[in-house]
Amino acid sequence: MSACATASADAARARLRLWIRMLRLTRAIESELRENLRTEFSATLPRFDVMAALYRFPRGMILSELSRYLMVSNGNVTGIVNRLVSDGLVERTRRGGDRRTTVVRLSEHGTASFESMARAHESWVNGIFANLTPGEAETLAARLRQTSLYPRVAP
Amino acid sequence: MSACATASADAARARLRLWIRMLRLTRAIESELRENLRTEFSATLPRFDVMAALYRFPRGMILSELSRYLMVSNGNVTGIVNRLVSDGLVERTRRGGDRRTTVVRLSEHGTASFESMARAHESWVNGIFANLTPGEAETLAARLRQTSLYPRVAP
DNA sequence: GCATGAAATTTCATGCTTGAAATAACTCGC
DNA sequence: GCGAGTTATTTCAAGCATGAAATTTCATGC
Repeated sequence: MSACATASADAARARLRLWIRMLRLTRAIESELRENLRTEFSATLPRFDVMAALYRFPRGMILSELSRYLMVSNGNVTGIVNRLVSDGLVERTRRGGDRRTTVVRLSEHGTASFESMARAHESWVNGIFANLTPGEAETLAARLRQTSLYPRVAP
Repeated sequence: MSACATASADAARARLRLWIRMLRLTRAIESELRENLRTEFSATLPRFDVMAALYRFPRGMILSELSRYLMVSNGNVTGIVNRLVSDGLVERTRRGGDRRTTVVRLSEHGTASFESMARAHESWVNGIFANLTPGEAETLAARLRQTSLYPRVAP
């Protein structure tokens, strides 16, 4: 075993440790946020995610844009949107030239509901990361963005 | 709106941005790893996670330790373990004084199978984070650990 | 001894998630 | 026109995930 091979094995292990920490922390935070959404808004994380995407694109998105943006499967989005529609939070409109596509957007009620959740959500996250200064948070975020798999959204 | 309130609103937004980046990156990496596990080993991420935990504790774990460690619900662990047992990768032993508990551990076959997956898994992660030096990876990991919700495992 | 409560696990209903197959609509070459 | 391939969406089976309820076993006080 050469010194070089050992060093690269150590490097691999350091990167694996980073990944495991990141995964565990992400899961812990997701659990906390899911719990908060459930108890305070009777909502779920997937529903919140869909609504957040639609809030960001107020002119509406077609389902495949939504699924690409959220990095989940098409069939998954269909189900979540169906439930949001039957709760009156999201509207489907099948207009436009291409009759394959469905445009979905937040209803008025859905917009108000999301804004209320988003305020709470921001303050939960702010509390969770309270021991990072804004500068540290930005540095960290910049580092994460350098990772090869970081998802770039098509504009 | 005072300058102070504006600054703290900016701080909250920086922390929120960090969280969103971290979540998106984690999901992208999870997708990649899930896909690799599926195509190369016909395995899933939850199964890999359970096997990794059992590999780390070769003397076995009871189900509630496993669910605490993986941060998933009890009923969830029951299902995943059941499937692993019926595939011969995990063994249940209902020995010991306390007849409420079930001890689960990797079978010989499960151990070999996990070791093979773990080697591949480490090299995938190593590739994903290739543009971070080991030092940068360690610094990042240390920062993540400072976050309030980072899960500390009971020894 | 025995009641009362706590702990470990399972079961259940519901919802999320995937990948694959099926359907329908569009595009493009010819 | 029209056939071949592509794209958008839905449907489906299987597995994952949760929280709550039910079951069994243990521990403790009395």
